[in-house]
Amino acid sequence: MVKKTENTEEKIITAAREVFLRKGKDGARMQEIADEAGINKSLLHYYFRSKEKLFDGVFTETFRSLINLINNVFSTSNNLDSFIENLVIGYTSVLVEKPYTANFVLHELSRNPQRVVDHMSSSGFDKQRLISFVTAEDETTVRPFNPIQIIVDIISMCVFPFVAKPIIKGFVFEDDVKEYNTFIDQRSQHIIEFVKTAIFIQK
Amino acid sequence: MVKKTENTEEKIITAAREVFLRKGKDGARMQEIADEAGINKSLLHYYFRSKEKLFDGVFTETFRSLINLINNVFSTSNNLDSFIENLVIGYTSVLVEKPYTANFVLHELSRNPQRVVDHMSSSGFDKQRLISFVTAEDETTVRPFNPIQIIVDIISMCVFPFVAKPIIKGFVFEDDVKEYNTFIDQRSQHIIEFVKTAIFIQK
DNA sequence: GTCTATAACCGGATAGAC
DNA sequence: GTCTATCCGGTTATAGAC
Repeated sequence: MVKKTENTEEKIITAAREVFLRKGKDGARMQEIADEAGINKSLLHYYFRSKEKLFDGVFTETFRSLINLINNVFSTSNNLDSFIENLVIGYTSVLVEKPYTANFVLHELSRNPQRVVDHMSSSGFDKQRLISFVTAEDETTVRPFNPIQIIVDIISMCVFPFVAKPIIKGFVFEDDVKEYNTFIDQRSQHIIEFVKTAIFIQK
Repeated sequence: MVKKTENTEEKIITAAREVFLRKGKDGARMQEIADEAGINKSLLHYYFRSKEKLFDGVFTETFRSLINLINNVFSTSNNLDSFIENLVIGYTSVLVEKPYTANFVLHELSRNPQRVVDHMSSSGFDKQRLISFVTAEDETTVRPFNPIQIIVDIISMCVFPFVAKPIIKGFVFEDDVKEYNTFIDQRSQHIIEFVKTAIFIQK
């Protein structure tokens, strides 16, 4: 729900996220952010003391929404089967809606890995719970894969296609938007089927 | 094979790759590249007119080596089974050896997607051949997954863990280097097993 | 080819009027 | 809160001696 008269701070955050994503933290220009927000450059400094702080604000907000997603997946899943579905659909729908998120986080992850790790640690994210979802199941129905490998598999398959979007859209599908959209539409169902086929033992 | 008296141009390329990888194109400083190469800053401009051109040279060279990897995988595989193994092992070993490659390409992919797509298009990379590997197999032994989805799956699982390394190493394994190394050592075998279990029909 | 010195430029940050 | 004008540091790029 977007308010008609979005206030200045919100406009700045929105514009900054856009530009930081497009250009990276170093490549982004305060002037460009100001233009994108339709305001004066010095107003940026009025609301956020420095470029560093502005980036920090945008990053924190974006990252937090990702963590919330995972926490939701936890609370709405009560077995491995539903966990897989919720995790895949949750990730994919966030990335379809806000495609910039993946690049944004990954970019910061390569420039400033510690900051991202610190954010995760302080977010109250429950790592053990995540692992336990993929661990505590019946050995007669689940293949004995390493749970951490499985989690990395799922997240990789969800996130990477959005990072590599230009290659998939531009090179693989030669900018045929319809074909690309079909690919994305089918992506989460494919991953779910793929993962379940691999880890559940068919009788 | 490294020559004892590496010439200046080679020193510059090596140093530039190092710094661009560490800091990104915009974050990199010509001074830092010069220091890393052990030469004077203005020599950079003597050999390469501008920072832009220097980056271009480094990127082209790095990207080409990735394309060569895939082409090698093509020529050493003659069925789906060996293709999967070669692709996974090829990618993983390159990324173990040069872990920054993934970030380097992905960063440029988000900043300048068209350049990356153009590089791929002009590299003579045989897309159809890639797809045909995952298509032309017996329907009684291979499940009917979409071949492009499968290729994206495999590449995602190979590349993403290296991009997300700080999270896996720092957050998941809490900087326990031994555990992390074990994870990476087992990664390619896990992916191969995982993928084969999903797509080959067991009798 | 390689260096020192410096020019030219750019961009983040601030001062101060309104 | 928002603007115009300006400063100042840092970085790319060039001039010119050797």
